[in-house]
Amino acid sequence: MSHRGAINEESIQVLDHPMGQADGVDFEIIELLFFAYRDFISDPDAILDTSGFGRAHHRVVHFVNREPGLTVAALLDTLKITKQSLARVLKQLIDSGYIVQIAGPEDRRQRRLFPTVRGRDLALALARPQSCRIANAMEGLNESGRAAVKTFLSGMINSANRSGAADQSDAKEGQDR
Amino acid sequence: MSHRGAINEESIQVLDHPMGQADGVDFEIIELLFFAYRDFISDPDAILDTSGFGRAHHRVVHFVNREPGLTVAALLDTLKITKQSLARVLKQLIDSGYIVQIAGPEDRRQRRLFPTVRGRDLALALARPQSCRIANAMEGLNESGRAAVKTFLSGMINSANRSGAADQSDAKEGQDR
DNA sequence: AATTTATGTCAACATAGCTGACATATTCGA
DNA sequence: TCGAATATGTCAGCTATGTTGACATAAATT
Repeated sequence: MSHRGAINEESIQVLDHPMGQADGVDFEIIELLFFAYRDFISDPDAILDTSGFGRAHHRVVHFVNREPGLTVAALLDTLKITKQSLARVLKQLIDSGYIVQIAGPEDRRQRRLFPTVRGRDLALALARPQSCRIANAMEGLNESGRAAVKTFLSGMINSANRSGAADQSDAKEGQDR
Repeated sequence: MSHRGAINEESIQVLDHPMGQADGVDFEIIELLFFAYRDFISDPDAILDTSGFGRAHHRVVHFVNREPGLTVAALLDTLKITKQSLARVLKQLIDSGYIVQIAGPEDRRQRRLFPTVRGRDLALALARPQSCRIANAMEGLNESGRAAVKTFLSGMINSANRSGAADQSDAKEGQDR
């Protein structure tokens, strides 16, 4: 099967050289991100296996604890999932006493979400191992290195997201999604 | 509803203050990672929607292209999924002409996986927008900043993984997983 | 009063994980 | 040489989490 570039079997062109930097793509960071996130998420996953919840519950508990009183609409916007997807896990979290809903004081159509003590405890328990992993990974870095990491991660995020400022791109559409 | 710490409704303790740094956890980076990865993965997702494949196919095509000739076992180890999960997507990729299997030259039980030109093209098309996003996020950083990002991401990965060195922890067990 | 908004809910479906069980071909060790 | 171990494939069924579409209700808005 020859020297380099291609083998031939049943008239299909088969490549035997690795895709790499020569292709003008930064595969190193792509893979680092893949593995880093996979392992980063595995910490809380292990805890969740015990409690009968999943990643979807994790996200909900996290953001409700980070911003008590947020509305269902705000949560949907943060998670970028449909209300039907959210409904399933949210219902379980409410039924199990991790989160409560309280009608909005101004707009009583809203269901503002608050964590219970139980919900707070869960959110913290899930966050702790992740925080440790991060602290560990930051260990060798000085202040400017740590700042670089934050700058990088922030730069990876679609600017339309994060930090308030609802984008008005779909003010109509009844945003059922 | 009071000053600070807790509301009370139906005798459940409800918290209305945000979970934050006071809890001794680095929520900032936790969330940056969440959003960064979500958006990072959305680029190839958009392309995949067109082609009828999903994230699972993406990963397989990626690693086969990065290491042509890898065995099914090696791929399973990288992806950390079961062979049954892999089988589904791998079969589709083979049937569609993106990947071919060739019996191992030494050990003929092995099915070594190689990309076709078509598979290479797909892998590159998927990697390109991610690489651009990364380049963009790295834009403002100097060399030491970029190095810090790599150090950080590497530090996030379980040392047991990556870079050869099979861990011998489960040499028995028939590793069906 | 009519419409819009915020939310909930039912039903059906897709993707991508999982477990368990079993089949086949090949290699390896006694 | 034969039996065990290995590499892989495959069938069947389950779970988690996403999707669409349709419709219901209460409250706010015009």
